[in-house]
Amino acid sequence: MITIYDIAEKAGVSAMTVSRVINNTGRISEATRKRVRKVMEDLHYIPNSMARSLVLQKTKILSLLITDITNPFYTTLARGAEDAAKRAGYRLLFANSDEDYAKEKDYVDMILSTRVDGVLFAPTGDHSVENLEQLQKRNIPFVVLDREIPGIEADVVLGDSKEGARKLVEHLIGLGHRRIAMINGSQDVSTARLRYTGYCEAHLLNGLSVDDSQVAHLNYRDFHDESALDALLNLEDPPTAIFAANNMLAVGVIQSLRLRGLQVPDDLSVVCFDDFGPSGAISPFLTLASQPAYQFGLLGMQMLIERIEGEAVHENRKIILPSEMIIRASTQALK
Amino acid sequence: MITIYDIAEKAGVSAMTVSRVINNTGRISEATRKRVRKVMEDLHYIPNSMARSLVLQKTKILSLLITDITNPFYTTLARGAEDAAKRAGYRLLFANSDEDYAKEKDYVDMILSTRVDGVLFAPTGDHSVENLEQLQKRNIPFVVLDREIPGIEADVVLGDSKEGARKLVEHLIGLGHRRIAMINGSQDVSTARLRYTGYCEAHLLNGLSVDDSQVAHLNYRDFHDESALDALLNLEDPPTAIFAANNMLAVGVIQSLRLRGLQVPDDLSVVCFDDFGPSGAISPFLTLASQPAYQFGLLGMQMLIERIEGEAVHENRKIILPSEMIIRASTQALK
DNA sequence: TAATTTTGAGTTATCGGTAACACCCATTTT
DNA sequence: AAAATGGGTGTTACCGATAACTCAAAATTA
Repeated sequence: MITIYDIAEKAGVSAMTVSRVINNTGRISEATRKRVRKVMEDLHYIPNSMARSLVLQKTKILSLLITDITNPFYTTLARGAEDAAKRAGYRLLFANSDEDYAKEKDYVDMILSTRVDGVLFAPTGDHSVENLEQLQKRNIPFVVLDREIPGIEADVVLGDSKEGARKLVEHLIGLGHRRIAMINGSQDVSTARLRYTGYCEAHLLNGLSVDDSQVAHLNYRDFHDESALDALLNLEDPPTAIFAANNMLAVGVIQSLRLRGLQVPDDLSVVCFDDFGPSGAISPFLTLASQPAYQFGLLGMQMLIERIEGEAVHENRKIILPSEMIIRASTQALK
Repeated sequence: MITIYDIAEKAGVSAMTVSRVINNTGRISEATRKRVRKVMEDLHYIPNSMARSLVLQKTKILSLLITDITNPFYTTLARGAEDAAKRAGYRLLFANSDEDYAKEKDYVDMILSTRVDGVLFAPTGDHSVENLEQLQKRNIPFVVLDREIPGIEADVVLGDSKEGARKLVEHLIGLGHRRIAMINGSQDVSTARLRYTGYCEAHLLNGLSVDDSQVAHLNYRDFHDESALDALLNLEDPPTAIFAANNMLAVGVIQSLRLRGLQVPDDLSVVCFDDFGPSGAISPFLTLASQPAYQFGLLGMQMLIERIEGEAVHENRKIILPSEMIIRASTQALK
């Protein structure tokens, strides 16, 4: 590997002069500057960012921790984050917790050991508070994405889970549905709680009562446990519509319904949160509340970089991004 | 930040002893080992991987460079790569070139400056040869994914583009289609060339001739330029079926056809390469050649890690993974 | 012309670890 | 009893860069 010392020797200057040329600091005569530049190019010199990080105490690496890389919401978010990071000259260390607290913890350790300059953190749930406290304890700036964590004061970018849920459920009510089931994520996750609240509000605002036997609390990431759906369908008064709390759950619900010979929307209407990215465009089917995923990543990353580079330690900011209800073919009026 | 020197002082030993405890090297009495461990825990010590990397000349970071993070093929691949990397104790530095050579080059510079131990490299196309040569020049091990690069000798994981394409087109021929258009990626990309070859072979094997006016060479990533589709549809003999060379192109094709009031498969049949991941399961619609994306990432990463850790410099390996044709609703017999 | 300032460098210490070697003391061997 | 062995630990140098300081020569000023 070529170091500044190699450059220095070849150019007949000291290492410090080379360093100055690289960083455009100090005073260097145009002649030596040119000479050093030439040698650097000839030798295809690339600075060792480890060494630089060690002395500067910053790495120019940011970490993005998401909970499900197979979910288009998060990959779109990742693109937003990546674009903002790249623009500001940061590299991205990428991690995917799979909605798994243990994996999340492992990654936090990695992050700490890598001494990244900041973390864009989509937590798996409320218990992530411990991992976030690790970051706080070591003064690593972070911005929380998508899910609010009780007990953590930080910049945060959220969606309007309650409003979005209310609108979706009111859409179903408007179509005449009265028994609307909800397949929710874990109650450990703020968005799941808020979407449930929105679901309840929609009922109450329309003079309907909430029947908790119509509500199942599962996990956002997958829909392996079909017994919840079985239970719903075997109710005395089975639902005529289902609100899936996110896109992945909706996929599971629709697949399961299909296996049972039930058609959407003929037999049941289905709505959910979050769109499916480009690949969802093949057959835009689901009525859903679409969140601006790219903006989540972009704004979150911008806030993070401001935190890192800005001197003023301003108040914590909370950005709430609206969702847009898109009515498509998965819902229809109750017959 | 807490360093080994802090630990050493508190434990009444030298820094070297702390280092030995951390790495389980050398001889340490059980008593001091315990004492040092205790202090490390009390102080929540986490090693500085930058400092360690600097002296060890290795970072335990691998880089994964993909070309489209919004494509489920690559995100699934990423999960495979991540799983394999994590199992072997490596972190992943993640990069997304967006099928853009300039971005790819930027990321290669970042990779070089980060001194990663190896790169899992899905190239944008043949011109990536320069970027790969950069890695070779600096002795950074890499494995090439998905696309073969002429002039580069390396381990590589590929799909069976030719075979897959042939099967898809023969499926269409079997359904009676005779004018089959192809919307292809750039000819600068090996998979696009091979898929075209497969397309031609299917024709020739079935006594049909290839009409190159039915073939458009675009870009894998997006389908902004609709003039190619216009040209096809305005032919004297317009196609009755379209072979899109990958999933993203298929999305574009189907959207465009829909805008033009054409129905799939009633007006045209459509097939493509690569499935859509979990989100595609809502309405499994497209007949396609599904590639084992997770395996691409997993096997590629395993090979990479072997290269890095294994002493034997064995021959370059080329793994070709088969694709599976899945017949769904986007194709039907010619009326 | 002498004093002062500016310019363009070089020197040294340091970031947080680890390799290689040195060293002491308690056993064991001769 | 002297020599050899080896377990347990400390010292020193170094990885590749940069901050802070120093300093000589040139340019400017008095």
